[in-house]
Amino acid sequence: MKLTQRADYGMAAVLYLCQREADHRYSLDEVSRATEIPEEFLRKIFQTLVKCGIINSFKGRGGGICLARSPEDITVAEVIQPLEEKMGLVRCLRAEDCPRSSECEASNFWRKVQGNFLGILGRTTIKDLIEGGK
Amino acid sequence: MKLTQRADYGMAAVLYLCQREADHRYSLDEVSRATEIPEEFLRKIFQTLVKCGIINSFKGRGGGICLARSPEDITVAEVIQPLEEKMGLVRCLRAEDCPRSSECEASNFWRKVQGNFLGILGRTTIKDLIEGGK
DNA sequence: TATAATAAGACTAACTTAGTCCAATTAAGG
DNA sequence: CCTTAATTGGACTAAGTTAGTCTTATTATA
Repeated sequence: MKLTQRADYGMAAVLYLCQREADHRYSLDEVSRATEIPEEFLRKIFQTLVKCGIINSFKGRGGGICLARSPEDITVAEVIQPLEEKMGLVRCLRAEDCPRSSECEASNFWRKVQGNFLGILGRTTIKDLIEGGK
Repeated sequence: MKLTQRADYGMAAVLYLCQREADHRYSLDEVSRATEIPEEFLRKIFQTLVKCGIINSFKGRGGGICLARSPEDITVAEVIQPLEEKMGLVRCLRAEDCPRSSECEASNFWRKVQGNFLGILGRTTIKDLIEGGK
């Protein structure tokens, strides 16, 4: 019962950005050193997060990244989902083609548990985390 | 966000046993064929489940396995936990020694989410699954 | 005593994930 | 314009984990 390291790091990086100046551009190098996430790996993570509109990136000299939205408008689910390549608690929820999924008690149960899990992530914003509430 | 195959199979096997005669002894071979879980792998899974008192095994001719308790006395958590070698949604929840875990918003959040998850598994029995409720 | 079962543990293979490297692109500054 | 400081994209490698197998022992019953 694990999240990938990508997702784990991704959350840490977003959390980092959320806790400093919103409009300042941070370089990869800077974020990497502060969060202790390997730079090249962090780059890949940011590429994904840029694509789904969570952060903005600026190429060239003086470039870097910054949040695209404010912390109360970013949910944990939005950060995690694109970084977890295949969501799915168990094999039959990852495969699109399980023939007997509807008559299978286990898969029905896992589906529910997973829905509950994703529900929490979807209802929690980064701001909630920072404030420690929720 | 994944469970291991061991845990996934383990649930399927227990569910299988719960849906037939309680006191009959089923051979590995029989369960393996019915559930399509590779026999040698299933053996390992059963060994673990025997150790934690969920099923009983009988050696020798006429041996096999049967449930040690009735479905309403077995929770999903009891089946899953021993089969998932290291529980822990993110790295810092798997490591015992994270120095800054208490001041870290992310780890506090993940801890809560994980607690919620385990809570559901602990409150759900195999009987609940079979009846489709919950 | 032979046979039909599980037990235990070492081993291997496959797969996934983490992490790196390199060449290309872009924008700003001198 | 040319240099430099940044990201992009994609291919690649390495590490680690998990899945699955094999082999040898043990046990109980007929």
